[in-house]
Amino acid sequence: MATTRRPRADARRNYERLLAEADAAFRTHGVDASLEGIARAAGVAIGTLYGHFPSRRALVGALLRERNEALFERGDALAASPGPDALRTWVRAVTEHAATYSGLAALLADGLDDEASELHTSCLRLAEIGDRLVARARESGTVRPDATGADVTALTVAAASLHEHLSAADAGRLIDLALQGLARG
Amino acid sequence: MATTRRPRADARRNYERLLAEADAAFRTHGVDASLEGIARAAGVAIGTLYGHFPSRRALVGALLRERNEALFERGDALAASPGPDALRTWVRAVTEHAATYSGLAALLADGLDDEASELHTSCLRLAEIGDRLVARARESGTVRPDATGADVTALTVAAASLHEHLSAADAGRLIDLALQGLARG
DNA sequence: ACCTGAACACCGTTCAAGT
DNA sequence: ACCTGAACACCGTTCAAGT
Repeated sequence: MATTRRPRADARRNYERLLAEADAAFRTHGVDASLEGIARAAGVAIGTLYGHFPSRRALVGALLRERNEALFERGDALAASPGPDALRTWVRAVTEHAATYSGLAALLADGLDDEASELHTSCLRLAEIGDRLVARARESGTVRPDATGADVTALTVAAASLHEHLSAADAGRLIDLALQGLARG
Repeated sequence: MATTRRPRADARRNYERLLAEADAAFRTHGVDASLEGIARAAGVAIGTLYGHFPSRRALVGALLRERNEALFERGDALAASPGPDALRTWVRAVTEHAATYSGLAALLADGLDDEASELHTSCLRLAEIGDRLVARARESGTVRPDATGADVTALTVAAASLHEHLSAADAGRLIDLALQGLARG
């Protein structure tokens, strides 16, 4: 029994074009870029966009799929063999990921609690990696004993947001301060 | 020579009504609330709103005027006779101020660098108070010697943003971590 | 099975015409 | 001096009709 049918050729082409144009638009104008503009650029009617992607977040989620996998692998590797800078490295990695599109950090922060968000499951994986990193760091004593996974998750989400609103220097400095607070015995 | 004339009675009334309705709308829907809705609620045409307030930020700025004065006085007092928790108190005060309208934190962060923003001068005062607080704290040794005013300003703006995207517990905890990092010798 | 595009309900902003 | 509201240029979202 074939539960998945291969899509019609034009449908597949429209899907790909929409993804490509959405990526370009989100990079230029952030995640709030006009959906009508994306459909126009892809050469399809607006209804076609909605047929493939029922919401803006679904579109963002589809675009992030591969990028997410790379990030998760990086996190798994860090958690498996943590060095002294594992936490800092992880926070930087998530920050760079969020910098893909402006406005993405806010979407991730919301997706953490909102089960209806298409980004929710990937946010949970980010949180889970944070949990494991902090547990390891606690064992090896590089982090204060009362540090929690929530601390790390909050810090990564915060770091991503900060890079949108503060200068890179200010944001980086602030994150270092928080990391040092976390390191304190 | 009278450089300022007293405004027409209806103009003054419209001005007040617009302010009142804008405050209500911003509290309910955040700083991105519909300007047309505000004009409608105030019982004036949309052109009247633009006549009094050329931009959304001008409207926000006008609403914040008094509130700002109270905040600045608080900051001046803290800088004049700083206690051990002066920094933490100040960060909390700015955070609560930014919580007046959702989206205000982002507006403040942008206003810090954007000279064209109607919020720019008040942002500069916030930064200046941060400078003085950190200078005092450095003298009394409650803060690491390389701490700067930029650290404190970044922290306050960040704290305000965090409260919009993170739970109060996570945000508070993160700010405490950064403050502890700042306190370290 | 998929696509189209008109239809609906909203916006922000400007500016000629009124009082 | 101030106000009005039509005009313009945009949105997001749905859905009947087509192929």
